[in-house]
Amino acid sequence: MKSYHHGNLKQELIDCACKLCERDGYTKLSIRSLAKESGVSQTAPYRHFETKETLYASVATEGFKKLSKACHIDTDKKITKKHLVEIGCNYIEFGLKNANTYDLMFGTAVGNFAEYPELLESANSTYENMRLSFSKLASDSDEVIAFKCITLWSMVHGLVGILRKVQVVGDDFEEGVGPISTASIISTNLEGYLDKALDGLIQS
Amino acid sequence: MKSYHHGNLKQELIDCACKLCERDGYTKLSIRSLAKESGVSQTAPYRHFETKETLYASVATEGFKKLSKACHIDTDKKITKKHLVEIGCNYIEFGLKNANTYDLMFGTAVGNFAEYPELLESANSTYENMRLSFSKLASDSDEVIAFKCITLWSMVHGLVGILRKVQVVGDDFEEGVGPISTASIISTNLEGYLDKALDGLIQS
DNA sequence: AATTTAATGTTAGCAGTGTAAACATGATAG
DNA sequence: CTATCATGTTTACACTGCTAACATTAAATT
Repeated sequence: MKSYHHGNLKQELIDCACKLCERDGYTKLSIRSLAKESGVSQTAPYRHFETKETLYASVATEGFKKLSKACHIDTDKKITKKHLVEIGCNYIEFGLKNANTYDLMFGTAVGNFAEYPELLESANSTYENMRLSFSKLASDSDEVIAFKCITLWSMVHGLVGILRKVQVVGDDFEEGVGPISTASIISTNLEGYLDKALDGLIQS
Repeated sequence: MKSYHHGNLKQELIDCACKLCERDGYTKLSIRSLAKESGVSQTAPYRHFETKETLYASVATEGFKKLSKACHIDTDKKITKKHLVEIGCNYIEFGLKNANTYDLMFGTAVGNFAEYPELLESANSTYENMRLSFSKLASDSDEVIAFKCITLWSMVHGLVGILRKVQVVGDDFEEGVGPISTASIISTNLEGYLDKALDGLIQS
């Protein structure tokens, strides 16, 4: 006999949402289908998520937690350029392998992170990880470190976006020389690419 | 007396969609509201756009045409680093000032550009502009030029994304040193920022 | 010029969505 | 033991994308 109260609905909804979001993209995610999936009435999720955006925020939060972990360098020793290349690679890999979740994290589906404390914190922690790594690389001022962080983040974030776009088109086309095959070369040798790209950033 | 046939519906719908998309974001754009705006029945747009994605593609195409124009350097003479900085600045400015349209151009609302020839062409022409500029900067091979293009594109694309995210949060928070104020510094001196960032790229 | 055809518009309707309001159930605090 | 409150349900509304069947008129063909 099924009990009236589910007991663990909120977490189940989040888990399910994360899965469906990554599988089909957040656009295809509906509160109603989510409720059905959990064997609960259409409006039950509203007891746990004020609006759909709140649900999105939860999924994005999970995403940032994963991303943060993927970009964490676990050492107290000095950090080298090689470590930063690794961070960049891991970041890009995350963005490409979790593309749909990544959209939710960096798109406009969640308008203002400040309205969702957990989301803001998980996003900030991703930044904080990067900041810490840069601070262990050289004895720069806070301003310079923030500057380098934003630059690296922009680089890898931009690369995720461009590589994805080009790859989608590349599924239909294939040229010899051009953006598509160039992107392909870059994505199969991310490490080498980032190693080179980081040269300018580190000694500035 | 109003005539049964509109006469110029398709273009009017596109124009209207561009306007509404930039004002409210493409998420808020509905075929029905668009039809109402043009004083035509709910399903009339379907005579001109197979699906909503087709409409999106049209709006994105207009966006790329504008972006392409904004990033075009009109000279046959040799191109200097300063020109490239200008391209980068114009690109970023476009991305920030036309944020909602930019989402449509680079998000996943239009899945595969190859299904929309005009869109593909306008996007390619943006790339081609950049390619031409790099080819007039130095006598590099096609591969190296493509490589530099993708790198510059990633940089500016990434910066648009990061600056936007940080700025939204920045509307609610304001710290002293940190990502938010750093982003603010970058966005108020884009030219200086890009000038520095391009150093590594040009002499490689 | 008359007639066929194709393009473009309308009406009606389906299935799906987010969300609010009123009500039901049952775990927990007094 | 009872009152309260978190959590679940039912019902309903306004909106969405889209399809099918039909209406009108511009353009092409004879």
